[in-house]
Amino acid sequence: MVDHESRIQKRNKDSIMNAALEIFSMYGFRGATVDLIANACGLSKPNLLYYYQTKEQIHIELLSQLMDSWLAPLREIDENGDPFSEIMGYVSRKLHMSKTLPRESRLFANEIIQGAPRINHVLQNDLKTLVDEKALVIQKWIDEGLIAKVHPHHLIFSIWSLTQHYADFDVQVQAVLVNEDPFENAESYLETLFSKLLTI
Amino acid sequence: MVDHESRIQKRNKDSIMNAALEIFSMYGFRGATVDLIANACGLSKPNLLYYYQTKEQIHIELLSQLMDSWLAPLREIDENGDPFSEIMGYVSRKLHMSKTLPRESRLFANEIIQGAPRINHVLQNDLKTLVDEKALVIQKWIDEGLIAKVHPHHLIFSIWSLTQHYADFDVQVQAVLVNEDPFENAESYLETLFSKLLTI
DNA sequence: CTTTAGTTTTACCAGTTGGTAAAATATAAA
DNA sequence: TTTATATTTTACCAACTGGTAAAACTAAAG
Repeated sequence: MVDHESRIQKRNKDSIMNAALEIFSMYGFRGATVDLIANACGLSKPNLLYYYQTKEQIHIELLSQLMDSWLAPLREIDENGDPFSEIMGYVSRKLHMSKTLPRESRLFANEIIQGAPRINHVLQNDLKTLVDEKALVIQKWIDEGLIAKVHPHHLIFSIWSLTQHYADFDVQVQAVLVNEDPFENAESYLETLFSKLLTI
Repeated sequence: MVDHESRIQKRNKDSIMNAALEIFSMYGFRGATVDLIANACGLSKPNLLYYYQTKEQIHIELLSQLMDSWLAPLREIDENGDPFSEIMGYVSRKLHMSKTLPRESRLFANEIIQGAPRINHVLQNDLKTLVDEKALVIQKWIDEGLIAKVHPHHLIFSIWSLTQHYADFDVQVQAVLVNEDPFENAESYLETLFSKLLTI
């Protein structure tokens, strides 16, 4: 009971993180309340605070638990692979994450739109390092004449914005595409877009 | 004094709307407080509530005041103009709005990410109608062989996401591009992207 | 200058917020 | 079964929340 979590602890912590994801992704940090999270996972507020001492701690814990898996698709880009399939694979993985993990996408979107007060340092260190590294790989591919000349950083931004849009702005997309599955046509639209963009 | 606002009324209402934009765009509806808005415009809370009766009224008023100007760039697309310059003009106008009106962009982003509870009907009526109308124009251009075959709705979504990204996710973009003006390269990047996408 | 209407402040309220203390209960080890 | 530990509940608190009432002040019309 000293160096590992009990079954109860694991179950409750997982349940709290799931509820926190639900609430924080819907309302942002300031708009979320501990009571809302507690209700969402069926615990009393003091019981929840027995596992995580403050609202901010829950939020930080949640963000850092998700950060790695959020950046994983970018990490997977292999400089020794085929440039086209590497980039298209990244687009495809990001789009798939928007489809299967929309709450996570909105959690990060809320945090960043609201100024990222709790993950600014992660953006400036881990994220910047990773992006700069992959931008160099893209630049190398350009220099080798394997893909068209595009601004590497903006290429990455455009992949983020285009794929995450379907999760973050889901309500708007759904309002316009009433009886259509957005992701069905998004996949082929983005394939065309990046294919044309990167072809020399 | 009956059918027009006094100078004091106009000054205070404008000042409140400006402060409300500042606060709501930073924290979303639930995260914003009347006190924060009141402090931001140097009025006492009861004084502010003398001009707008509730927090929700301020928010709704703000959103509806901005909605028209927010959709204006799309409205300007002229079906009788040159398809390329019409679409590139739209991209350019949207990007310019992200640069000059980032708070407005984040206000809408916050509202939509959080489920658009207060403007869902606008999305489903005004926005959908306008988008469908312009999608038809784009489809016409495609049918006439003037631009490449792309999914019109997704083309519009991609213009939204790519341009608004620079306002909404500004903190993230700045974290990566530390000493660079994002908009300088964004303009030419997006020009290249849409040019390649739409060329047959 | 006085009256009236418009504006601002002061004092307040009930409900919510993040969080705590301590008692009560459940679990598991000896 | 006893004991120690882990978990949950109850009762609470000070600060903040959206909002109100009414008094005090200001500006403008007659």
